[in-house]
Amino acid sequence: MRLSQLFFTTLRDDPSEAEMPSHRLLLRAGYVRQLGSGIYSLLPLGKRVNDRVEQVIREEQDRIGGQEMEMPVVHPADIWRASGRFDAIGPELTRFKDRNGRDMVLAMTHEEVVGLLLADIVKSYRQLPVQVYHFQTKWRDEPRARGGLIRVREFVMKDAYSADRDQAGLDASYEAQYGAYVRTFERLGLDTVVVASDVGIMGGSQAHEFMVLNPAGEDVLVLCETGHYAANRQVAVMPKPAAPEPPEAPAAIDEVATPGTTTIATLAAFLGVGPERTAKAAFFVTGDGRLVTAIVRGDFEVNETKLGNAAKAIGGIRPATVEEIRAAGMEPGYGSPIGARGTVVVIDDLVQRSPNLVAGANREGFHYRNVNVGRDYQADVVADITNAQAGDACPVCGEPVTLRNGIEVGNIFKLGTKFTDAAGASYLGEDGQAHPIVMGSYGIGVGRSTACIVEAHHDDKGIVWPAEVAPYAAHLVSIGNAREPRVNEIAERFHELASEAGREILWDDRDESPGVKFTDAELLGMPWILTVSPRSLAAGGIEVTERATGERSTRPIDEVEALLVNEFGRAGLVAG
RNA sequence: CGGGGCGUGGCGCAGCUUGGUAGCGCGCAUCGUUCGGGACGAUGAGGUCGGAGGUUCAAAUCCUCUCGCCCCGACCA
Repeated sequence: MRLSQLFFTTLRDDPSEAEMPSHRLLLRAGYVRQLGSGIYSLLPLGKRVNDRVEQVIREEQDRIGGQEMEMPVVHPADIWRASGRFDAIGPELTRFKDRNGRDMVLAMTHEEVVGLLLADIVKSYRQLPVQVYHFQTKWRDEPRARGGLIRVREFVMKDAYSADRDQAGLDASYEAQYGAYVRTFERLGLDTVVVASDVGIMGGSQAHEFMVLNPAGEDVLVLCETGHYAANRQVAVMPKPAAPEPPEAPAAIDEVATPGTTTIATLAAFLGVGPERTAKAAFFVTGDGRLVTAIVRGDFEVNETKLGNAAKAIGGIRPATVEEIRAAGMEPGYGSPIGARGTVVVIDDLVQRSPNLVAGANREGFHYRNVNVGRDYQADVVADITNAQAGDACPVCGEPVTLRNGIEVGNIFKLGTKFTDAAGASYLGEDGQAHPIVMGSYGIGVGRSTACIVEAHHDDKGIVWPAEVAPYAAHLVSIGNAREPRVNEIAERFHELASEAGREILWDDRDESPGVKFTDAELLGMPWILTVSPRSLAAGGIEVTERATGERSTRPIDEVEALLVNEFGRAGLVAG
């Protein structure tokens, strides 16, 4: 490809809206352009990278027997009603009506469609197991896009679906996908950490997320440095202190004035006790409109994912407003379930075995001492609802865990029969009886993976593509091609040779100064930069520079020709 | 949705406080010189100052509404 003809432009200045390196570089180097919040166009260079990332994913899906297909972006709302997600999912699911007034949705994912297809096609156990996948646009009207391609509203996901006869079959399919993901991300040049995760809107029994560590990541990971334990903080369960030994007898409840102590820190300081002697109350409202009061010990934080699960919240939870809290007879800052009404009380398991805590008196400026669950108030649900904290003991080895931020590039879910039940997808087993098909689903964000690759592979000059995903194998810089026939002739031959070998290179044939060409070559990030110039010819040939290391050598012309035809043609070294 | 910020030529920005009819750098076009690390000179093109309404003799500038984008939070695969 001749750079003079390429539909792109580089930017000398950093775009003001781009904060993450991947966003900044992909914009500056002319790979992507933004159309709206969380909506991006892929320019030709970006499209080539995208295709190469997809190809890696495709090969690894095919390797485990996945069959590529394609499902629609627009779905009749009925199928989402049948699975229950039409009502369970909030405004991030875009709904609209077609011209006949029929309710439609833009697909966020494709479990419903797969369920229907399975119901249609699979009749017998002989047709199972089977795995299908596609690369398809998803629309998720996220409340807030951010970080360039890291978190967008419209994106292409590889989503795969397994169908099995039973749980054991699902376990095997899940393992196969797990392995495919490990190989995929390794080939893409992404170091991933696999963590146990929440099942979220997918439901089901087990899920893992493939995470790339990044300070800008939106998920918090709980990691044991020795590798014993890795979980998303949404689900991480850490050992908690045992009940005091010998048991502490409940003491008489006692109201105390505690002016100006709306936080645990100020309260504990005011009373001269540790935060572990206090009960923290947090208030939420579920998607189905119930007020939930969460009680954790003062030295812990509420984990909203766990709380939502414990409260069996439909449509998630959000913090309650002051009005909602007061309507239930509680006082923000001095709140507790004591005397409250109309609220679901969820207490952390540690609170249940912690006697004589300080808790709110539901009166501004007052708390109670010696509050005890069961005597002073009742819990509707007792569950682990706290966040893991840095330094907590690893549940396996006891060493302190660390918290790291991560970006989720892939996930795998054991779905079970939720979607096949909804779709009526069953098969006749060897026993002649109908059985529900057991499903799994497996996603990889293509654009997000690309952005993470740039995050991991760049320097102060630009992108440094891993060969496997580089849009072109090499970037040919010809200096003085406009006035040196010999230079132009060689460059042109290289360009043609590579093209004929089915492996295009990028040739900067523009009449630009050397500085501009080198700067752009480094910004664009091809793995190899070939320089042909009067100087290189005088030195005996072509200058070959490895982008990643900066290592440079001058090689004879015929050797470079061979490289173009053969060496760069090795798997992983050229654009497909 | 809450908090904060920003919309002025393709990109980056100044001008706004104190109203007087738009400017800088880069980029772009043409010509000449230059040619191994974002060249130089000359000439030139390009802007409904996000949009609507209002105040005023006069609005990029003041007021109201509105749209969009970014960041933090909330939320989320």
